[in-house]
Amino acid sequence: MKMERPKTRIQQKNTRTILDAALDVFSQHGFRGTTLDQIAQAAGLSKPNLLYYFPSKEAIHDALLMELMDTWVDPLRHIGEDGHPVEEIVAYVLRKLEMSRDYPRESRLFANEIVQGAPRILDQIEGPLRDLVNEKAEVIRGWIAAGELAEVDPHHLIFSIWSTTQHYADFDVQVRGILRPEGDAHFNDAAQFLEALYRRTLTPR
Amino acid sequence: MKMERPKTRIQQKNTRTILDAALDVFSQHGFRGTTLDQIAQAAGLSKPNLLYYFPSKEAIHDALLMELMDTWVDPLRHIGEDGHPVEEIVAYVLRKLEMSRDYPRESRLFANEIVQGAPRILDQIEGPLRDLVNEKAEVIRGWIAAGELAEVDPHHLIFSIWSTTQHYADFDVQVRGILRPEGDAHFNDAAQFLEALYRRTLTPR
DNA sequence: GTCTATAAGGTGATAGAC
DNA sequence: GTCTATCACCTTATAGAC
Repeated sequence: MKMERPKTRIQQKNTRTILDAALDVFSQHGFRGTTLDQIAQAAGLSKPNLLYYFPSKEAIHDALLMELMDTWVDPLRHIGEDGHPVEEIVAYVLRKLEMSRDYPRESRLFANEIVQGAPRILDQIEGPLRDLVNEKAEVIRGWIAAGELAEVDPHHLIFSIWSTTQHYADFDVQVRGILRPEGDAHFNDAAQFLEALYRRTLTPR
Repeated sequence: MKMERPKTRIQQKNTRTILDAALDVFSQHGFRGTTLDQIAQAAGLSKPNLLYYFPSKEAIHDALLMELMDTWVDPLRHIGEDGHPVEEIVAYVLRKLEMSRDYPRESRLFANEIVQGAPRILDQIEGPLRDLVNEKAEVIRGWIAAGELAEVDPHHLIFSIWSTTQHYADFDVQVRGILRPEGDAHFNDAAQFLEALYRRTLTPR
């Protein structure tokens, strides 16, 4: 294992500045649509200075994806800890919706990547993410078997939660173009709708 | 109004070939990620020959967006024609899911465009699409007022249908990476799940 | 650590022969 | 209508001064 040299304070600060600026630009234009000039300008640094901190454009992008992957998937890990099935899933839905409101750049970063075939994170999807989803699908199946949850396909339930919540980040311009909301006010209506949607679907009769 | 010269048979054929090849490439890599070389190779033509039929790369992309926009939105227009509210909406959901299965390239073309801020179709979204959605929202509100549909927010209902169904095209690699389905077999499970989801939600008590 | 200058390669588009 | 050749520009990345 190669040892990383510990970073000075100014190095840490510039690294963070670059990653934040890069998240801005990558999430809006995708990997190929983003230029180092744009990132440099957004970060307030020169282009060669960017490449002093990161060896390449791809290295910046990869660093973002790897750093954010865990955070992005994290809420799913907490499903099944308390044990009130419908409430847990509804809480997960609302948490995911909050993340679309508060971290839309992260959502779009992944959306760009996945729509274009996930060339850089396919291994993560087919490995750790797949395992986690299958594990939670088992939890949900257990709840259904115990009669605590209506009978639904666990995988497609999870897909539907991902899609309905991330839609408000990934397709933000379309949502805003149609609703013309004041700020983020429409997220309250979305929360109410989604809570009802999943509560009615999942509550056993 | 400028008259367009009618196209010869070979011109029509090449134009179609180019647009189909361009849909392949644009839907996978986005506008900036696509090169004329890729389109030319996919179409079996030379790069200058491409530009004999279209004046620029952007012209090819625009032609695709404009041509497919109507087709893509079309199923929404038919809502409210028969008058059995729950059945109509469920039929719309299943029709949209079929389109994700049979026309994933079209779905991803728009997904790429909208995730990146819809620079080329924002007018279409804020104009005709917005009007159509608002019109259908009124239809749905009427059904709710008549007690034929459970009380839900019509706009967020439509957004949820778009997101859940298009997810299977736009996030196809993620879905397949997790489910490892045989061909398109998982679309049947998705259809069953989504039909139950909307039937339970929309049927009045 | 940060800059200016520049190399090296890719990309959209055009010229002109056939 | 289609091709080869090529231009002009953009973009990533490096060299080397400070």
